[in-house]
Amino acid sequence: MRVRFAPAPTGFLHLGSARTALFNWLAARHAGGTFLLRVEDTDLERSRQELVDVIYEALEWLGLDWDEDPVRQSDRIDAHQEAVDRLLIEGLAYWSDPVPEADRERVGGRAYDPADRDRDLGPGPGRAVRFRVPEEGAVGWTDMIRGEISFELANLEDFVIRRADGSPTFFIANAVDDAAMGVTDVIRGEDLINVTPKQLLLRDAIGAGAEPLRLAHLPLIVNEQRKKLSKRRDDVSLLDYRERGFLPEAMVNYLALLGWGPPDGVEVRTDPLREFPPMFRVEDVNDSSAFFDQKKLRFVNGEHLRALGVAHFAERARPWFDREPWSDRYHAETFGRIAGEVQTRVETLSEVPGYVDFLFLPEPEEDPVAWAKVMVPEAGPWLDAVISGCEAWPWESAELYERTMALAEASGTSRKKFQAPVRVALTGRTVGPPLFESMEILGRDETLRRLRSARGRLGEPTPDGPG
RNA sequence: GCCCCCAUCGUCCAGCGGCCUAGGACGCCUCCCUUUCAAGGAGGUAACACGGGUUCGAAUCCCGUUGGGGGUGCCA
Repeated sequence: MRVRFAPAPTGFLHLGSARTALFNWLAARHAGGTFLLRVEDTDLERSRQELVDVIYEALEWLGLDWDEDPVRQSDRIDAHQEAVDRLLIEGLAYWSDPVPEADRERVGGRAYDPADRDRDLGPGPGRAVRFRVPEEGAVGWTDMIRGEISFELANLEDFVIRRADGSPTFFIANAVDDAAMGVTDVIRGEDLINVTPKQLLLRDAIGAGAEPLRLAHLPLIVNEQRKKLSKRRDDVSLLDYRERGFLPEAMVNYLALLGWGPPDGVEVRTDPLREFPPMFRVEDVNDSSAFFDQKKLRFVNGEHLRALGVAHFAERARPWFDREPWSDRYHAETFGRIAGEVQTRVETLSEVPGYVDFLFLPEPEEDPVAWAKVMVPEAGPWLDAVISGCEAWPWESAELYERTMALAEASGTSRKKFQAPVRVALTGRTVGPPLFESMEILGRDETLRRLRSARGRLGEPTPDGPG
């Protein structure tokens, strides 16, 4: 069994393409088959190396390895031309002139004149080669996902296989290359269903139809409006997700859940690339479109993040610190002390620095809303109590916890309210990693400095007793 | 317009004629845990588009309607 992933180099790998690549890869690995790569760079614009490299980079990031040297369609033009010539000689294709917009009514609204079929024209300026579609009958196939699909030939126009500029089109290139590469199973997006009759016809015409091709058309991935993901309004570039802090294993895991699900119902897998192949069958793929749900993706990513060992998590988060303006202050050992606590609180790696920046910054980045909310007048005495406590307490998180909570009890307020001003004074925010671990890491001196600073800005200490 | 595909909770996946008073997951809500926020635990909310058949029996099969999507290029 040989499958192929055949993207056009557009400068980014589309999420839908990534899913197609994944399903082809899964099918191949399941069957012990061969996963091939063909770069469809027929257009010269698209054959720029850097555009092609993006595809390799994206596949490598996901961990989808291919088996033979990638085929560059641009290297195969001679074979495509030869096929077109042969079809011309055999009378299965013919030269055709374009019909100007104004005259289209005369030819049934088409862009070409069907009468050209019998004119026996030769090459000429502006003249393209069209495939002679039989007038009667139907082309169909049994789709591995959708079952019987069939098209009346009467509805199919004679399509171009060589443009006026001499270049072969996608239809012929595809048919010729699939045959040459020995492709046995084609797994691609549903948007290609309607070109399938053309490719089947050509496959037959070039004499490659002996072994019937097995076809599977995957449901489209859609946005909240149920439309095909568009480059313009949706986040469709796979590699952008890497930049946003998603793990490749989470992307693979989530993408596999779009149109398919593991038969045992366990959706999140620590190692989807190893666990899915044995259970993946194209026949089981769903046939209706799937919404790309960022929320669920985030959940899946969070699960993968939490499944990482703490050290590994810290390592993976490292690049995100490098992007911070204060990256030179980052200290791996310091982060390592709190990484485990951060790990359960983030869903993407990009959120990590924001959780612990106060440990590295000379001054915590203060959230004015948080300050206004917790620095109420009663907070003065609370801070005073914590400050004097901190001057003497043993500097260890469990101790700090016990003693601060004892002060909270004594204050008559809730623990929650009591800790809030302390947290804001130290971290600048109302939410963050556990407070006492943070204090321990910050150290006695820095903790006191920040508490005093906040206390100073809160206002004068209030004298004891009712005023 | 024409061609093709699709139709189960808001979303993703189960269900392939009786096991369905329709199951799981995300989300959302409630509670527990709790130094914040998470994580974790326990609950809850919520769906077979509609109409005809077929059948003893239909979410499951057939037909139609409606709705959605894709394609209609000398792009791929």
